[in-house]
Amino acid sequence: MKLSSEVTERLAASGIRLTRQREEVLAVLLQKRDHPTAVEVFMRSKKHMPTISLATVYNCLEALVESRLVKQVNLDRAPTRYCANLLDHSHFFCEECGSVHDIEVPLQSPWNLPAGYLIKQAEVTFRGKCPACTSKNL
Amino acid sequence: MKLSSEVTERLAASGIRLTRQREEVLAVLLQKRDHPTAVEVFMRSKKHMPTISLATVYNCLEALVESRLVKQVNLDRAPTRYCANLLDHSHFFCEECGSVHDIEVPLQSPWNLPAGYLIKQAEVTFRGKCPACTSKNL
DNA sequence: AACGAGATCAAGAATAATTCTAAATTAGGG
DNA sequence: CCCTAATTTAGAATTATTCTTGATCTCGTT
Repeated sequence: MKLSSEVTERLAASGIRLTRQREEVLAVLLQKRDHPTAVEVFMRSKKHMPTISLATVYNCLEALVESRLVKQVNLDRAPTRYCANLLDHSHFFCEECGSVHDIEVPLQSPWNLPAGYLIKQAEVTFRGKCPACTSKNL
Repeated sequence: MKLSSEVTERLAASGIRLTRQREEVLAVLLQKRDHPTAVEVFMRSKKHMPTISLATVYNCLEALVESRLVKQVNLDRAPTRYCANLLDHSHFFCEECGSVHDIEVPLQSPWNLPAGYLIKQAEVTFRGKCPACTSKNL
């Protein structure tokens, strides 16, 4: 797998080794951008690396999240989903088909919070009907 | 407890009975607006109603959420927190002290999503340092 | 006030995502 | 090539939440 400079940079920055397993997990996330859960990543990884364990997938995902190569997407109490989109973006959850889409809208940047709040991160999640389901007119 | 018309209205709208347990759970949430978890609600409820069970607290919370009197606040994988603020608002999570504050900023309403997305709900969560922790200069 | 049907409650068992543990394996620096 | 620390693995453990079952309550009807 060819690694983008972004990837190697972020790995170096967090002092994390790129092991075969982590590479595999990252490749799975880059290959199909459908926000899979840990178990789904596990199943896909096993196809190329049959010996990988679920615990390792969790470990790798944690390492990748820590090195900012992967983002966690939490929707309610559902299993955490993972996302390898490095661009700043928000998520849209379709209540019809259950899919999660990245939305790359530049959000209003100066959030107008009361004085004293130091924002380190803002997260926006939408919920509704995705274009595919809207056109199906379910 | 005196019930606001808002409360009775929403209960009627969802066809839900206001039982003693639900009233107690709602009272707990209204009393201290610190976004307690189900277990915290359970412990506080037990003070006035020692026979209430955790399962019932979960049931009541679910019923109240369904009738739109209470909101769930999910932050990462942490236990769900509950919030009786009926006004439209977002949440601020302080990474320093772990508290969750309601932020009643009017958010930009016309989110500029790509065509075809039907938004039913938008959720904004901030993460950072709250005023108390900022002034402590930790 | 008594009755019956359906909703709700309580206690504990069950579930499921995730984390932990301990032993085996691997990888990079000297 | 060896040593040490990091990583992996498999399975056990954890924990928030849900489910199950039987008991209790509520409300409309008589």
